[in-house]
Amino acid sequence: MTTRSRNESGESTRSRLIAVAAELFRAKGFAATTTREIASVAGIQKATLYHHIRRKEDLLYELCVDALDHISAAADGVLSREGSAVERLRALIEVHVATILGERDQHAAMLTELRSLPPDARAEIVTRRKGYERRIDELISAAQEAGELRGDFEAKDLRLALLNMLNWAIFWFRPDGEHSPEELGKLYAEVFLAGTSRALPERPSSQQAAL
Amino acid sequence: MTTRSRNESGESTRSRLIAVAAELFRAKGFAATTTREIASVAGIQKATLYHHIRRKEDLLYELCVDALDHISAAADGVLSREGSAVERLRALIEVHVATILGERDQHAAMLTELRSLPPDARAEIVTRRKGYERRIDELISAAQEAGELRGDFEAKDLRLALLNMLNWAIFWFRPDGEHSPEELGKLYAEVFLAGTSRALPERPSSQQAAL
DNA sequence: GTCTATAAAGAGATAGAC
DNA sequence: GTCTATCTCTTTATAGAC
Repeated sequence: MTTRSRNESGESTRSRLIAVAAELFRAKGFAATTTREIASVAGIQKATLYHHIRRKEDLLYELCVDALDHISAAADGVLSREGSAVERLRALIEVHVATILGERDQHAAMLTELRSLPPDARAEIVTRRKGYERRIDELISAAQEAGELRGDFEAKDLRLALLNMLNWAIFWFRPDGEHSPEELGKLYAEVFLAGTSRALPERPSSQQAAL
Repeated sequence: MTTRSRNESGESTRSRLIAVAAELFRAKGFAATTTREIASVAGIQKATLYHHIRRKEDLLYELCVDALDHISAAADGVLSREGSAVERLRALIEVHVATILGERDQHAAMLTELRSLPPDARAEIVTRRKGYERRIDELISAAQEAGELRGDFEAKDLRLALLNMLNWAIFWFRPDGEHSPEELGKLYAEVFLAGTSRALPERPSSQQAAL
């Protein structure tokens, strides 16, 4: 275990390397990103990179752990709030979007480059992600049982529909684009909650979904 | 221009190679898939592969063109139907999902590996995709103008929310999973249209969205 | 902790026979 | 249209000096 020195900005070399790797992995993909390039952008020689990590995959693994820790902590803050299940769900949606778009590089790499991890590391990340997804399922179920969300779809299927809508935004979102992460979070919360509210608009044929 | 011979199943070697490449590109990504592997799965030698294509990128490019041609043709069939704008939109959603999940390999590769194409080819595919997206925008706008969809969000933002929800399914969908593409299409159409219908559920605070 | 130099393997693509 | 053999370049990773 090496003592991690820190530069003037208080950032360890290791975490700087992870940030650089995340940026490149999001932009070009894990396989198309070379260790030379990571070292170059970080301003060190390639051999120096291997003083900080053992393999290129280490960067992807640690980046995934960081990203999941971060979004889990953000979710904790929301889930422990007062209020109805659907109010917490709305807040969770907004926090999820703000987090993945605010830390776009790390979350994009985590969500899309997982297949490039060695099996053991991948399995661990998948398990962590399932823990996060399970808590969303529980919140959706609670909202259904409280009569706040429609009960004619399974919580798991609604969670998948929701995360679909939130996560794909990492592909096209640009920090200098028309809408902020917060605005997009509000929009998606609005569309999803209106679409799954128990108080349905008058469209009788769709009250009972045939899934 | 070579005469394309066909094997007993009536499939040209070239289209078989594209199908094999799509499968591997979806599973491992473009950069992580080797030409040796493509040739091996197709049952030929690597040198033979280069009799049919000039570069590895050709496979990705043609696969994208095929995928977009296919989904565009499917959309044409829906857009020319009789019925209200929202009815056509519902049908379009179901056709979109059935197409991308029914031809998962090609559409996943087209949607996620585009960055691996050379600039010229990528630009052409992006233009084709924009044409498809524009037609969705027009249909959403028509539904808004007809008073069938809520008008407090821009058509472009609603289209992005919709395609987010539909496209991310390519990451987790498995043909042997719980739901068929058709079932998922109905679910997503239901959630999106209920969420964006002009007849909103009674939740006064969300009638005017602050975007 | 960083460097120069290099090893060892794998990649895309081609030559030329059949 | 397919093959064996090979070229050339790039890749990940390591050796060992400072």
